[in-house]
Amino acid sequence: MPYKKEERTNDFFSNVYEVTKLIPFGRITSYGAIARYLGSGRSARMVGWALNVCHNNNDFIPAHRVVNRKGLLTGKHHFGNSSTMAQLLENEGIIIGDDKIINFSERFWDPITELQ
DNA sequence: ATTCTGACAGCAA
DNA sequence: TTTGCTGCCAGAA
Repeated sequence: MPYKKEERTNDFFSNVYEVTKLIPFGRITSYGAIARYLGSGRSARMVGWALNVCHNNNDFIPAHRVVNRKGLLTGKHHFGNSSTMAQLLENEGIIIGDDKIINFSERFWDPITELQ
């Protein structure tokens, strides 16, 4: 049963938002981890795109808890002020240094192993 | 219709 | 180690 492109993307986007909303306070994950959890391991860029347009969603999306695999705050520029993202993360006990999460590995939250 | 870009990730040199 | 290319796929121009 073929389905419309719009429905497919809405599903994907919704899944991204769902997973993102499940990230616990004080924890973080990566775009690739979410992409793998959703079944398209090589579509990390789509996760980024979904978060880029997450303002279409009515719910609050803790997008600041999603960074790239190195723990780099590559999306900080999309949070109004360029220091907003780091600020939010620091409020959750995450240590930022030079646009990078210092305690990345100990705060990393992988939906694949955490949500099973 | 075609081209370019992107909040990524993996691999080759 | 760092840089650059490629796959991914949805929007914008």
